[in-house]
Order: sequence, then C-alpha cells, then structure tokens
Amino acid sequence: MTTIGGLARRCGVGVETVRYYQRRGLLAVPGATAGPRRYGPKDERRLRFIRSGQAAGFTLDEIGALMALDADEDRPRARAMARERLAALDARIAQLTATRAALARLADACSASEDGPCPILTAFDSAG
Amino acid sequence: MTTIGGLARRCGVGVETVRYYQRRGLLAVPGATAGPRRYGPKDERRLRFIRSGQAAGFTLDEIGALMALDADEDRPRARAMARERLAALDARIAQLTATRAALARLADACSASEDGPCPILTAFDSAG
DNA sequence: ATAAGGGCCGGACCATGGTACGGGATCAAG
DNA sequence: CTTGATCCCGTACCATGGTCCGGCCCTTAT
Repeated sequence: MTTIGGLARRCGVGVETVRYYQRRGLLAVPGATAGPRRYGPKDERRLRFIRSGQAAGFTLDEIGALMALDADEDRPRARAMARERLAALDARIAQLTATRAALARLADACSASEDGPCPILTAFDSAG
Repeated sequence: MTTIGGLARRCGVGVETVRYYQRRGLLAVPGATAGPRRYGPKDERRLRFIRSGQAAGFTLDEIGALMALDADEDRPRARAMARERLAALDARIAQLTATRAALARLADACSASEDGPCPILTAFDSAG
C-alpha cells in the first residue's frame, strides 16, 4: 500500500499522469478514508497494463476497452483487438522498414559524392 | 501552374493542410498578382518533400531544418540528420518488432485455451 | 444576372497524451 | 513551530498536425 506518488514512482510515470489516467477512467480513484488515498498492487498492475498497452501501440481508449473486456471476460473480442493491433503493427513495421531502406540509400549516395546536389535534399522528390 | 486546390489534389493533401504548411513556414506563399495565387512545380516538389519526410518520421520542424540545409547546401549537416533519423528508425522498428512478438505470443496463448484468465488481459502485467 | 465553385484570410476548434499551476490540507523532522 | 514534502483538486496550458468556419471576392457556366 502506497500513495499516488509512490505508485507513480514505482511505475516510472509522473503523479500528474496517474491523475490523468484517473480522469480518463482508466484507473480507479481509491476512496479517501482520512488523509492520502491508498493504492495497492491491483492499482499498480492496472497502471503497468496501461503502459504496456501503450508500448504495443494501443491508444488509451483502446486500453480502456481492453480492460472493460477483462471485466466481461470477453476473450473473443480481446483476441480480435489483438489481431487488429498485430495487423497494424505489421503494416507500420513494413512501412518503417521501407522508409529506412530509402533513407539509407539516400544517405549513402550523399556520402559517396561531395559535389552536385545532395541526394537527401533532392531525391526525396520522387520518393512519394 | 495551378491553384492551391490543384496543388493540394495533386499531392493528395487538403487545401487546409497546404495553408497550414504555409503558416508553419514550410511552403512559400506565392505573391498574388491578381486573382488566385499560382503554384508551380517547385511548390509541388517542396510539398512532396514534406510528405516524404513525414513518412520517414521527420517532424515538421525537422523537415523545415532539412529544407534550410538545402538552401545552405549544408550536406554534412543533412547527412548527420539522416543518420540520426536512421538510428531512430532502427530503434523504433526494433521496439515494434519486440512488441509484435509479445502480442502474437499472447494472442496465441489466448486462442489455445478457452478457460482460465485470458492471457492478453492478464499477462501484460509483466510485459512492461 | 446569378448561382456555384474556388480562392483568400483569420481565427477557432479537434484529438492525443500529457504537464503545469494555484491554493489549501496534512504530516514528519529539525 | 516552522519548513519542506506530499497530497488533493480543479483548471489551464502545451506540442503536434491538422481541420473547420464564416465572411468576402472573383470567375465561369447556365
């Protein structure tokens, strides 16, 4: 059991961020008995879930939906969301990989010759 | 030579987006002679450069900087920015790939068994 | 001649994910 | 008993990248 500041520190986020998630309805606000509100392991798990979900590219709204599915134990829907996310991740990775290759080619070309127009600055024109 | 609307259409962006780039100082505002302002191939190249840069993950500010380097013909600096971008792209691709693998594992586990807690909804706890 | 479709301009508004600020309460140590 | 650290709460503000709105002008086809 800790306070909001402790919870935030343990999860590597700011106190304001925790409060923001509470405002968004992603984290519960513990009832205040007297003095500071108390946070336990359940809150910490939930907060870590949020951060993991963000790392996976879920938006905060999607994370909220996932947690609602958790409450409902709606596994099919959760799987569907995971599949969607996977497809989106694949597309994004493919796009970034293509971009990386294009940029690497340009940088190489730019290094190769010291004269004429710099390819980075001109060849992008066609790289649509 | 076309108008702002034609330019926007040819580059697949909205008129408002073109204006936004003008406000940001990324695109020049042609002097109005009389009637609508006229945009030429130079403007189109510049606009396409911006979109390409965004696809490569440059922010609009960075793209502005690149175009300034273009004006200066400062190739060393442009190469340095490209290298930075490449490193950032590599890091991002690696992170997304790791995330993708983790999410795929979870989705598999969730599909494999219909009982017990759904891994997607619980196992993220430790994936932070 | 008139209505539609652009263009022009400034400013407001949007979503996302926070971050900062002001003011008050409370608690522990010096 | 004062100082400093938290905490609490609400509200305002930030960056990023747009998007929309209202009002006005101009041109062109009907």
